Amino acid sequence: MDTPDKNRITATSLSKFEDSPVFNYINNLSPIEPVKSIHTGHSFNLLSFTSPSSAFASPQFSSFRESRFLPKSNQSPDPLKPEHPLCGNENKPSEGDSEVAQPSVRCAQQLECLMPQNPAREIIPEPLNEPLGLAIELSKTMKYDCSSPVSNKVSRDAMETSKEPEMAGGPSFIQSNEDDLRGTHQFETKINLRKILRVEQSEEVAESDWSSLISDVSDLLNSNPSIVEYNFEEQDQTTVDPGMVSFLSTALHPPHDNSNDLEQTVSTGPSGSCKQSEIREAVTQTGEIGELKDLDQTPDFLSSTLLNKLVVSEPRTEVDDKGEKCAQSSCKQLKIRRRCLVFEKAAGLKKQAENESNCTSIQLQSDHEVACIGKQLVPGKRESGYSSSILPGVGLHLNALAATSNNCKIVKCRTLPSGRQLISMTSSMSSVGSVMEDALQTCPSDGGEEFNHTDPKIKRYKPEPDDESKACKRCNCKRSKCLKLYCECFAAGLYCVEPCSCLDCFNKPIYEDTVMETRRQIESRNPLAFAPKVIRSVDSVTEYGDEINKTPASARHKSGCNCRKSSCLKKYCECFQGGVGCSISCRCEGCKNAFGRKDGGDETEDEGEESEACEKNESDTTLTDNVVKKDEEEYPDLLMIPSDVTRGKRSGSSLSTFGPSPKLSTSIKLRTSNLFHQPKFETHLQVIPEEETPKNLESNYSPTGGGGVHSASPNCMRILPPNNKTGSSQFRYRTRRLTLRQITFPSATPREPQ
DNA sequence: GAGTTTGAAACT
DNA sequence: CAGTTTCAAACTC
Repeated sequence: MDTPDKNRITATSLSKFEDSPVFNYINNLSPIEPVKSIHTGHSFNLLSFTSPSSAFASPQFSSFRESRFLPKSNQSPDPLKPEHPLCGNENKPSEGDSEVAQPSVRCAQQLECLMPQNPAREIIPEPLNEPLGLAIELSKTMKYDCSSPVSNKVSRDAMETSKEPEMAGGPSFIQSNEDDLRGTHQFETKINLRKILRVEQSEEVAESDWSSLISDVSDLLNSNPSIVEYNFEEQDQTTVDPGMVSFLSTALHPPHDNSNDLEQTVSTGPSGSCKQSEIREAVTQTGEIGELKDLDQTPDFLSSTLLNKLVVSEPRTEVDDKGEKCAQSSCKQLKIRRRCLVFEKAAGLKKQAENESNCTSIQLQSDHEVACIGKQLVPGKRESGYSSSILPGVGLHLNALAATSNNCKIVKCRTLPSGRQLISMTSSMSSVGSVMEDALQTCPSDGGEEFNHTDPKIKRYKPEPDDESKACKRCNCKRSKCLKLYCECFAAGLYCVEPCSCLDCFNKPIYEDTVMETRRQIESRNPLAFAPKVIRSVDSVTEYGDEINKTPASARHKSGCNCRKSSCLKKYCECFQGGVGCSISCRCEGCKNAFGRKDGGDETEDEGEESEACEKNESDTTLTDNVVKKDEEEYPDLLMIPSDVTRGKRSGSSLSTFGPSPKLSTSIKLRTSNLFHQPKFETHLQVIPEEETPKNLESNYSPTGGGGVHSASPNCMRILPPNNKTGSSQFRYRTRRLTLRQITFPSATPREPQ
């Protein structure tokens, strides 16, 4: 900022670039230029050298990622708050570095941002025309060069705060900037701004025209090689740099902080006036956005092809269409999901460090989860290898997500085929829909305290009462601290959330280490402790096909029940609760399990027995089946996979597996709720392809001695789309494969029960 | 909502 | 491995 330095630098730079017409132009324009150029170089250096790890506070990172793909960022009214270092400190190059990758699309905003942010400006009402302090320009330059997402956010915030040119939009803003900007910096800036403007316009006008947008962005990047370079470097760092790991770890240490940051970043939404309707729309998108974020986090993703970019950006477009609010609301949703991801990521990283073997299994799972979340949009994700870095520790909350979102797929599936159109909450999965609804409900208009930041628990969405067993578990543990299998949340691989009534709960992200350690201990005692309690045999699937739903006999509880008084006709009985018949492994007395008695009675036989439970179950089953079919009819678009595959799989899945369509779900919930216990027992697994099914699985997991283990860890269950809507059948297929692999390679990781 | 029943999980 | 205790969900009122 010092003039002397400037001069010095100027001389140097001039000597180097005298020939450059640009420099000449700059020189003519203003003396500041040289400094700027130098500064720019400096900034880049910093960027290149700065490791993302320490330099980037978790918040930045998160913000960066989010901002990149989240449309909301634009609209997020809320100031980024302290979390944005840039806002607070312009000088920090590291910030910019971390965010450099961000597309320059928001450059204009960034510029605006700079204006308000700059303390100098605050002091000086008219910063632009003033000599302004070099600091301002420098900061601008840096930001611009870096195109840091943070800056973007800041700009947004600033814009919102100042509300100056409300939508003055790019043009006005640009003009003002042009006046202010003089010199090389200005020159380049103009070019970039123009490009940016084009990009923005393209976004606004042609949301659907992603290709154009991308091209613009790419052009912009191309125009500014330095930026591109930087991006790559940063990406690389992010991907490979251990700093990331440390960063994540660090973030984890103060999980709250991290989560908070994330939320804040995301939650820039409208000043708390989040409307449910809007939110719902956003929610639908949330899945995608979340994916995007996830992807975004993935370093490889950035470097990946334009196609990926398109995919990523897609959600954003949708958001744009819906409007700021939508975007904002979605932001909240994203926020939540993101938080979860981050947490898991960190956890995964830790674990990775600890145990490679675990990593392997975990990766698979995580990939799977990611894929699920990300749905099919980014199939290549896995290959990208980012998963390796990110997913290793898929944590509990992913499970929760998966659990809550069987839906994700449904929504996504619909979305894709429909051409990016948002699919409303209609997600067929009751659980999904319920989850979404719950989330919405829980999200206060003001900003959703529940999702709030301070509470890491937010991971889980508040389930509807009926769905609660499915989507999210709620426990009431008072003495176990939610660190024992007594706790359903813990047993299901979920963190306890606000809806839980537990006391002294340690099953929270904050206590991740404790949770993980406890899980390990439990698994050491019983490797299957976290495995699905209900196992289905492949054979049964093959044999029974669609009939599986009607033939619980094909599925068995992993360890059998010990019922003495309930006659296996109540939910006290895990077999019954899991919707499976009792088997030889059961020690139950007076078994009357409607799904199949221990003595060999099949559910078929049992049906004849008309116990209340039995009837109930049957009705549920039938109902479910109907629901599934109905869903297909109603949402044909959801069925992306060939009927064969889909049906086979679907049929494979148990009753619980398929959630009722949104429409039906409501009416059905009451009746079905009893039967659909998926959360507790995974019954959907049957359809794993034989070839894929590891043989060891059978030996290891079939309590009945019958088939291989289809069930995956609780996590997997949740991940898998319960929907029969095979829209994601393909995906599901892949998921199953992963599950199997996981099973094949048992990991010490808590997540990997198998 | 409080109290009871039940069976899994944990402990010995 | 068996017996006992602890625990929290499921159930009842």
